Amino acid sequence: MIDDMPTVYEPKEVEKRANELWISNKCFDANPPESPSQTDRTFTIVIPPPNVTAALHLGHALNNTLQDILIRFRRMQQYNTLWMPGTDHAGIATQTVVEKRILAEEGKRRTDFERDEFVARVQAWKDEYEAQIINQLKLMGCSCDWRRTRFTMDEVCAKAVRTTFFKLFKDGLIYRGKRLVNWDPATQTVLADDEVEHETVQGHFWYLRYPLVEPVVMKGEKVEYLTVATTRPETMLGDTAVAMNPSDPRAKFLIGKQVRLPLVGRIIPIIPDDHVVLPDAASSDDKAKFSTGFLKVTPAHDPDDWEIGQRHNLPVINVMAPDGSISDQYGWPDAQGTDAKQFLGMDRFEACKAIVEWFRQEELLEEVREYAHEVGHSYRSHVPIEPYLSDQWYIAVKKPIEHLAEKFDEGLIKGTDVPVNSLAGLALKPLLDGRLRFIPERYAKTYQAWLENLRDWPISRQLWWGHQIPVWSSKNKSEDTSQIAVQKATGENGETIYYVCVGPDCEDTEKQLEADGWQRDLDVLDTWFSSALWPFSTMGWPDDTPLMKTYYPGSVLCTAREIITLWVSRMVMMGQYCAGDIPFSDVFIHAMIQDGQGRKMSKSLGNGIDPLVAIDSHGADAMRFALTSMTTQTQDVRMPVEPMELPDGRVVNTSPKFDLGRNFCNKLWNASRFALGNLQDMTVGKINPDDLKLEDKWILSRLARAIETTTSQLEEFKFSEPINTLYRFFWNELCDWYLELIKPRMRDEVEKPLAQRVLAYVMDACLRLFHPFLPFITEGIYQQLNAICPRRGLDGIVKPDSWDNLIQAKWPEPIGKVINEDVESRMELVQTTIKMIRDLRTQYQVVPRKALEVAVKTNENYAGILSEQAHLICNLANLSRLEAGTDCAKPENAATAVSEGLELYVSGVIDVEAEQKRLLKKKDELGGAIKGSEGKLNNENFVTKAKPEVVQRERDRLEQLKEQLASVQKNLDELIE
RNA sequence: GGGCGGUUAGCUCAGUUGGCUAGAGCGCCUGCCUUACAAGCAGGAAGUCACAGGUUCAAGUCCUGUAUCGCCCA
Repeated sequence: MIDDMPTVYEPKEVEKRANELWISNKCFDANPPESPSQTDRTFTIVIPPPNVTAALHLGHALNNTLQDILIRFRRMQQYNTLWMPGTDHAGIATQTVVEKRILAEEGKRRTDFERDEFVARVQAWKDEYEAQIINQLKLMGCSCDWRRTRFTMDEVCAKAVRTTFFKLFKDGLIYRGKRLVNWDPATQTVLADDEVEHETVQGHFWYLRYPLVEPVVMKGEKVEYLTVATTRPETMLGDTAVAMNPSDPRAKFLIGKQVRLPLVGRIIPIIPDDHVVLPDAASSDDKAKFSTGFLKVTPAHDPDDWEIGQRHNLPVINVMAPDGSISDQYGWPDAQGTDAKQFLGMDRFEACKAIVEWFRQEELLEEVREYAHEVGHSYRSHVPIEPYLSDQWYIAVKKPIEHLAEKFDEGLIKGTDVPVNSLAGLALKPLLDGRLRFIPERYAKTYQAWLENLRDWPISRQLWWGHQIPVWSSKNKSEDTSQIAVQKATGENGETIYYVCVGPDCEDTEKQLEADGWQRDLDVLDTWFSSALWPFSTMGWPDDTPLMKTYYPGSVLCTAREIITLWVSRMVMMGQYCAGDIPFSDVFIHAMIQDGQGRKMSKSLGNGIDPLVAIDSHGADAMRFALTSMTTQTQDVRMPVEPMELPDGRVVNTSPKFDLGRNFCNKLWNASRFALGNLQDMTVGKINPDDLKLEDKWILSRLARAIETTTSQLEEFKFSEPINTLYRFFWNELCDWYLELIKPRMRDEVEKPLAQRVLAYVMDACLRLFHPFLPFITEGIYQQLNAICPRRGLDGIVKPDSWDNLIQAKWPEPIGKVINEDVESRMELVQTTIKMIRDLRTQYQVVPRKALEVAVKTNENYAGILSEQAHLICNLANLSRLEAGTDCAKPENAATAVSEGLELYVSGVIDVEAEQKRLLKKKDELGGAIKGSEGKLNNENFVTKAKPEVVQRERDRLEQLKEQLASVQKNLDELIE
């Protein structure tokens, strides 16, 4: 068996075999029980569906590794587990990448295709990347129920979307609204607030002079114009007023007067509004510092101006086309026949320059000042957002939903303007009630603040890739039927428009409507609309499926913090609204992976790491190990990135962090080779606990502690802690000590069977404990162990159990009864002694193969233990003789080491000078420690105020240190003699 | 502008409710191919815990402020 195992762990074959084993045994499948009962323990995770835009990156690898750890842990705890996999259509993102590719490869634009044709192209892209993503997840070891893989646009999810939309429409929560939206002129679609990224931009304030229609005399001076400051001069074409603060001393001369808008010639009023910041050159507030006191008001192109326009009933003049170019075709009636005509067709940046230049020529440009300010950019195309007037569908998030008042109560949530039975309220209340929990806790704040300040959510997107909005419109009223919901609205010219929404599975109704001249809305729904339904759309909602019955509500959502507002909140909202309960009770937020310099990993920086590269070079388990051990409670983790050349000459990114995992897997592999080699002829039988040797009792005691801490740490969503606990136990206790200690017993036929049974049990337990973290290698070794010694366990101490596959094996039971502090301290004494001897060996450069003679002068208790365990010490420190006693004589020419309660002599290695140096150093150390300790104890405050046990501990310590110092001094004196 | 987080060894990070001389991995130094493992074994060096105050018998840990880096939200 051991001959089949190479001396270096080779992950590829092991990973392939384990995956085949799990799939053929249907180990990932979640099966709802025939007749669900209250006592069934279920554990459900729905994957945060990765975008089909691109293959998975290392952040996904982290995200999914953690989910897999949780799922495997609970599966081994014998929960009925479901990990629901799938992907997200990512509307704008996917459409954009496909458009880009088609343009680059074929020189065609979206509009060169029929809609169906284009959507088919995106679909093809989706198929390709979905397959790639699923494959990546499988290679990472993710134990999802692949049979149930969903896609946010597949039939099942589409039905949930149609049903939800219909329900919202019928409840009056969906409405058509005209207002300023975040418009992305590049992709030509509206974006939700949270799809806008704010970036600081080095821009300018331009000071433009607007002539007064009639000059005004102020304090004896004739004023012919006023100066407005603006960062966006091109929007002046759409100005419909100039506003000033009513408390401005100049207001009384100017309010009610008019200015003639340059270029356009439009006569616009000067209006009072508190929003205008009074100028103050000395102010630290940039707004006051740069203000002239006069604000040009462009309701169609600025959110604040929009508000001012609403307050003063100003006309709204839109001077731009959807692509961001200056145009008089979208609500600008007075452009023709003016100087402004020359700017038509220019894009907004070009127009900005040209208009500034015009003002300069006309001597109306007073000043230009540098100004750094925040500008919203599209998270997708990265161009500056244009506040743009447009008709969109909205969801009312703070509107009370009457029929939910009974179930969820009504009225405002205390301290907010959020009705408890509004969509926002449905998401907020469970958090306040403690039913919804964030880990780490601090993220609850983000969630809460977002919901409390939530504005209505625009859900229509001007895209082709997505769920097309199921609303038909007509100016003729239609018959009301059960599958359609009707709304009325007033159109541009005062006419009445009817909107009908059609529920799912009503193709006939749809056909009939279209035959009657009704037109379906061309827009699609925001991607998040379908993502919000993911925790239950994937389970077949609105149908009452066995999956819904068994696995909803789910257990955990595991994601990154940037997703809290985007997803988590909407999932909770819709889970409550549609499925009547929160979709998960725990939200685990993990860190974001950055490169070695603390930058986000990104394609454009070229600092990303491909999980498949890591799996290929180090193995999936090694990658998982690295990612897991990095997952502490911090919000960012750094992963130094290094280039690596592949055999085929390509240079790719990797990280030295993966070495740690690879090295550990190799250790695990080799320790297993050792174990398997020594378990070949193992016999089974009952164990008498009294027969166990010190090292057996010790390793069991240590194992028991490892089981306890690992289990509780995992239950608390800790990841680096349990893997570190196990790492230290396995490497530093099991391998460094126990395996070495039992080697002689393995060569002794009498002593062998007991050591074998303990070893087999401990290895078995380790494999189980490591399995959630390192599924492949542990399963591989477990199969070998099963082949060699199928029955292992400490019959008589721990009830044995056996399993065909590790993935299904029971999580180790706590074995607190074998925790033994006395055993641990006795073993510690043995270890200390061995370390002291090894230290002396190195100090005196005695080669390991030379056996030494050692005498230890110590107290009676210690002497007894050391004598009893002399064989262990002789073995690991390579001694030919060990003598321990209370009056042990110091041999001639012996090197000395002193430790707590011990004085240790190694014969025949002395070098007087070196020995003196060593002892003096030790003396210094002890002196320092004693001084510190005495300082504390001489401080009356310490003795009286500190806890008595702390004081006592300090006294004992000082006593010990003094004893040691005396020993050192004595040996020093002897040396000088 | 509001909120959150980080700053501990050359690098990446741990450090529970304050309490022995602050830890790990990598890297570095010394010695070992000791039949599980050189991706290893044994030993070692290495830290003004960002800075300044404060609370306390006692501060990496608690409080206040500053600097600096980063993230989220507006």
